[in-house]
Amino acid sequence: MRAAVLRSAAELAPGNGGEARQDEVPARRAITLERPKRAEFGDYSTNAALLLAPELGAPPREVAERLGRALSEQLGESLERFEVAGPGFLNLFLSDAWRREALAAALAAGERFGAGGATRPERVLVEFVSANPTGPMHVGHARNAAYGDSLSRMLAFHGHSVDREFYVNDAGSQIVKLGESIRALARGEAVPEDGYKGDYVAGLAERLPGAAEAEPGELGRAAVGAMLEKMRASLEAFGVGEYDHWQFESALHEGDPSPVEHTLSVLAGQGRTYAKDGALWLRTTEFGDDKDRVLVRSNGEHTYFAADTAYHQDKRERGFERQVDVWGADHHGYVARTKAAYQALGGDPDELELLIMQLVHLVRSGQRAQMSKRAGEFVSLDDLVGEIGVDAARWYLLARSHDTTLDIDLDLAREESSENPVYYVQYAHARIASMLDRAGTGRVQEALAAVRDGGFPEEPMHESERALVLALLGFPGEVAEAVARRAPHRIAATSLELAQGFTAFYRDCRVVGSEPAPVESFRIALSVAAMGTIARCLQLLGVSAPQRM
RNA sequence: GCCCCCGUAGCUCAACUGGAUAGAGCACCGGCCUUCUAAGCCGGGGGUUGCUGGUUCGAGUCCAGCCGGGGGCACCA
Repeated sequence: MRAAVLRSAAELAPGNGGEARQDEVPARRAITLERPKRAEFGDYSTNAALLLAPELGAPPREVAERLGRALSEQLGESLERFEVAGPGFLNLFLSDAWRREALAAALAAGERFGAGGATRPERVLVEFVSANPTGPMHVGHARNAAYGDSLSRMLAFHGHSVDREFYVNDAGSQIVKLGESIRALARGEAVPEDGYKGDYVAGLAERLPGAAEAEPGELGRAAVGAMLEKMRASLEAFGVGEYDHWQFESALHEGDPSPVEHTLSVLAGQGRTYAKDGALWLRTTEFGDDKDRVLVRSNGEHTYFAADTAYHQDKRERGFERQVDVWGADHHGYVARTKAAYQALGGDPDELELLIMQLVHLVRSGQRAQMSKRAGEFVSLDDLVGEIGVDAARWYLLARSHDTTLDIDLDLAREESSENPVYYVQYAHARIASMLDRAGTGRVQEALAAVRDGGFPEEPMHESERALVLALLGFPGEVAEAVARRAPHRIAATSLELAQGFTAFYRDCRVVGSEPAPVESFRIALSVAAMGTIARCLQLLGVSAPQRM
């Protein structure tokens, strides 16, 4: 449909000689074909005439009229009528026959409906969670995990090749500090002032053999191993079980030359480093950073920033065309320097996406739960899942845009779970499954075959039926939009819309038992498409799609 | 002081990157179960999109300046 609109638009304003009219390119791209919110504005609506009017030197409404006539010719009986509305919108009203054929095409795509829309598939690496192994994961990590996992699923569904990684910060003084804290507890002494507190530290002190005598660095590394096992288990329980690679920071310092040393020589080769005050600096200011950054400290040690830069270089050299890092809110100060470093390495900054997740607040009895890692009073990912379950947790964490701070009302999410949108969507899915069970596998197969072969009913469609078909047809576009914006919350919104669309259809239209047979067949096929698409949305979010509830 | 995010219904948030009468859920009020799942449906009230200017056919969206909330500004990781 979009192609048809663009074709007609091109006929009206045929190029006008290419480069001579550079301004027409953005105008062309801004032409939209939308599903209007209000049914009276048609099945589809386009602003093409408003954008073409200046180019043609004619009033927008007149251009819309001409565009509508061109489309009528092109689409024939598929287009029932068109209307010019408002300042020059063109509203298109399609025939039931067109809608039925479009649904048949969607069903023919099967599992692939909405998939593979990427115009240029890329090798993408998504790095997410990467929680410091010096403590348990909290709800912020839960948001990061749900988001990174869902985004990975969406990118893959869209046609990209996706690898998922977890970066483990297992080097540096924090690990020694963790070891010191554990040893102190094992000896029955107080934890150092700036050490790690919290029950898990005591747990480690009990669990790790010889903790009272061990060397802090050694003990810290052993603790990291234990923490990672816990994280792996927590993430798996949260539905994130498929990291392709766990990258250890320590490994970036090993070998000859180590990846860090290799990266330093790449930067030096590009002429981006210099020595000052006994340290080695990177000229990040050349790429928009506030100040230059230290790579090698005056005591000879590499900074965290040096390792991080080496990690990004390593990913480049492994052949990833795009890197997506999902970071916590506290990391936004590192965006400028990291992008600068990436450019200093010779990379295109657009290939490196640094996505900042805003904070999560948990609300209980109208009060915000405190989350202080130092004091050891925080709600862990495990606690969250234990309280409200994986499905509700993932839904609430994903239903909002990642760049807005988020409140989760635990009382609502748990105690009044029947009011949760996530259950509403799951319920719609279970309802369809149950209904199709009632129809019987044989009848469903027969219905799908009938629709596939174009055996459509003569009867006009019900309004709710039309709305559901259009909502389903919008799914591939919603996926493309959600992927382009890195916005899983749009998939959540889509799933809710589909569930509502189905529920309205189900209310207004008898499915099993409706007559004549072609009507029943079409409605069964429509239900199959609705169930499959809702299930797909939930799968992209990592939320289960139950057969019965 | 500088940088980033946010400010939309009583609450939590959307709004297809500039489109038509700003929408959902929760909360509140009223109605609906011998018929494919009531974890549901129908109806209702509720808004100066923080403020002031600007850009244009059109601004919640873009620009400038304020006000307010959150986060961050190490030769820590």
